[in-house]
Amino acid sequence: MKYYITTAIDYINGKPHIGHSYEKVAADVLARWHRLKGEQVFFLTGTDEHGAKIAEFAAKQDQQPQAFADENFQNFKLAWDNLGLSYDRFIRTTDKDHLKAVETILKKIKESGHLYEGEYTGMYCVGHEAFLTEKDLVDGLCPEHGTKPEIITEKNWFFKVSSFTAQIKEAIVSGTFKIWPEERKNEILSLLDQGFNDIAISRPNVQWGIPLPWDKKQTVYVWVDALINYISGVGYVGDKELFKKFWPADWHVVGKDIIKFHCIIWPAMLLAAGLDIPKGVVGHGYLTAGNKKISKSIGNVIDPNEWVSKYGSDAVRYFLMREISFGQDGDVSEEKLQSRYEGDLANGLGNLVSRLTNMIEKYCHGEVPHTVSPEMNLSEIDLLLENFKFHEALQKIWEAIAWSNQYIDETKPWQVAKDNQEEVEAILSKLAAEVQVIGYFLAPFMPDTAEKIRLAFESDTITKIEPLFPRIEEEVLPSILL
RNA sequence: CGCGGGGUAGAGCAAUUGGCAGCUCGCAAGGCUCAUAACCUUGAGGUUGUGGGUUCGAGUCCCACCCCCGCAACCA
Repeated sequence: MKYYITTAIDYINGKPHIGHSYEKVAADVLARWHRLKGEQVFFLTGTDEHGAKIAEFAAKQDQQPQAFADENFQNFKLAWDNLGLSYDRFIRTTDKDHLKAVETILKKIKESGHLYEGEYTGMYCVGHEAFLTEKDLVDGLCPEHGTKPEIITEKNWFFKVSSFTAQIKEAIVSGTFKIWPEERKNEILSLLDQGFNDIAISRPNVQWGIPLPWDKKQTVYVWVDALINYISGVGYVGDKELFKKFWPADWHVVGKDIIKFHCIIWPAMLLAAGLDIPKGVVGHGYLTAGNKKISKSIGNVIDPNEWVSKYGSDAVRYFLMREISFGQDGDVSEEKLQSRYEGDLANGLGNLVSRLTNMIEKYCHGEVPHTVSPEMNLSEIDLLLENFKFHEALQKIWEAIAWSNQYIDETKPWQVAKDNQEEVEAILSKLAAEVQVIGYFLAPFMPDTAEKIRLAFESDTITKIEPLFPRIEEEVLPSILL
């Protein structure tokens, strides 16, 4: 079995924030879970680096776009490495094989006869260097620049998305193309029913982009450019074997606002090029920070690196996956993270492993039989994860932790140890097995912690372990200062 | 206007296909001493936003209404 999973690629004009991390962690958990099941997994993430906006940002800093990109993509890569993402490739849309992939597939789409030259007439604001719509205007003027937009006609290449909408709808309805959750699926179906306009796939006025192979004066529209990463990342040009093995993608994990691109435009492009469409798109919800939309102007943008350096990557990963029901919007804050850290991690899992390893050392000289005999059902967790119920899977695992703590209190090993060595060994042996199983299931969510647990029980002589989640002494400042 | 999401215990949330309304935190009482002042037990706390309807049975399905959030920008 193969499993190919992707995340959205991030636009590098900003820095990674907790909302980006959320999606990446979810995809990573799935990738790790499938590896654990013995499947061949390819996990792709990366950065989106073309477009007028990037050029604009670069110019502001007196940089060439490429230099700007080289510098800024690092922010994302570093953040993902800090979070322990196990990606198989980090793709940049400025990578050479991606440029080739874009050229190749566009040529194919053109050969298929689904591209045509057209004109787009719109109101162009010079200040914005972009087209505005009626809605954007106030009294016929651009509200930001106070100028009257010019009527400009632009020549573009258009893609006949409409030729494929029936086929896409068919695939969605029949289930060969899955959209999760249901609400998003319904949304896409209703969009398809309303009829989907053809899209302009080239821009004559954008310099920083991939030139159209047959019309070098135009560059490829950034969205089209970006979507293609999903095939260039698995060797669409350059590694036919890899591509054949992993395409089509099993899941594209993206935010709910961009499912339109992934569920309509992207499949249409693939169909035009004669390629298989992805098996599924999952649209996750949005995060708010302190119950407010994450935004720079509000000032509640959370840098994942800060949380990771303070609480550790596993704690942040756990928090994101446990706190929010995937697919829905959810709220995060440092207070909530702290509460999960102390309650679930330090007092729950951490304390359990401490008291258990301590008792084994103290009452059994570190030696108890501890073969793993999983009592927790693999398929139960599997079913939950296949349905993106991360928080429920973790809840299940925490039930096992609660059970272990109860079992300790009921059996009272510290009393039994006084006069019945055989029984205390039996009790602690059972617990050791249970905790190892917990560690096993925890591995996709908290790889470092799972490894620590594994090592602690792997040795012949078990000794009391260092706290897995030590108390964080310093005072926690509110993450949002109003 | 329209589109999407939401309203469930003091707070934060959960409830596969309609089937005894649950979880965590907090609060109250008790227990334990192996453990990171950690752990365990019990308890209090609800007219599931409002009003109708369908049903043996509705948080869940249908209708109407009220309220909150997002849909311009930085931004997933």
